[in-house]
Amino acid sequence: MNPLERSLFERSVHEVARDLIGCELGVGETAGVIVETEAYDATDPACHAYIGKTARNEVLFGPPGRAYVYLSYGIHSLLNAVAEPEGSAAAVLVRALEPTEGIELMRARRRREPIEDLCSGPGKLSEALGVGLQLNGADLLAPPFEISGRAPGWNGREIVTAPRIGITKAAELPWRYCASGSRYVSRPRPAGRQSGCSSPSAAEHPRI
DNA sequence: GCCAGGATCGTCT
DNA sequence: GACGATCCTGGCG
Repeated sequence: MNPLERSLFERSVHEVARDLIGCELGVGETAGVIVETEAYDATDPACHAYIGKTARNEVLFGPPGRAYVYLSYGIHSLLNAVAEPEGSAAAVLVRALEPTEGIELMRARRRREPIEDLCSGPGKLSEALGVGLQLNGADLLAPPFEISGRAPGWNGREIVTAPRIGITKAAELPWRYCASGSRYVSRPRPAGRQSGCSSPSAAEHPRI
């Protein structure tokens, strides 16, 4: 698998979010295949950049291909990939990975055994990969990060869209992208109605 | 299995 | 001083 090029991140945040599904993301000794992302851009009330540039979100306005890491609920670090050309604020939230390397290290960091519990949520995968605020603004195309392109088996795999979850503003926008049928996508908040990454077509064509 | 509630702290008003 | 792009635990059926 070839390393991704920076130009990939200069495109529309939605294309980037979709194309990152199936790519392998490594941080140090650990790595996993991205199976779930969400797109945020500056026109979006749920995006940190919506209110304009601040000290906290300035990375979003910078060059593409960098990591935007911030603390959520005072506890969890969330990892985003900055997209679109410099000056345009947009980012892709990495929501879930399928662990591939360094699984024992992930288990130790997460203090949890089941492999589905290691990276099945934005806060979880940051902990499992050892991503913290110290990596805010770091280049995703340089160590300790490593991003490689989609494995051959992933090109035919179906990608479905779904409403975003865990947010209160503009949650209805279908800007979440999931690998159909993955056991590793994050668990949606049970809002009482249908949820998750399934879709009629996904059910008819189960892959993996 | 489902749901409610608490933890915890940086950022903005 | 309030809120949040979350996660985990415990109580209940």
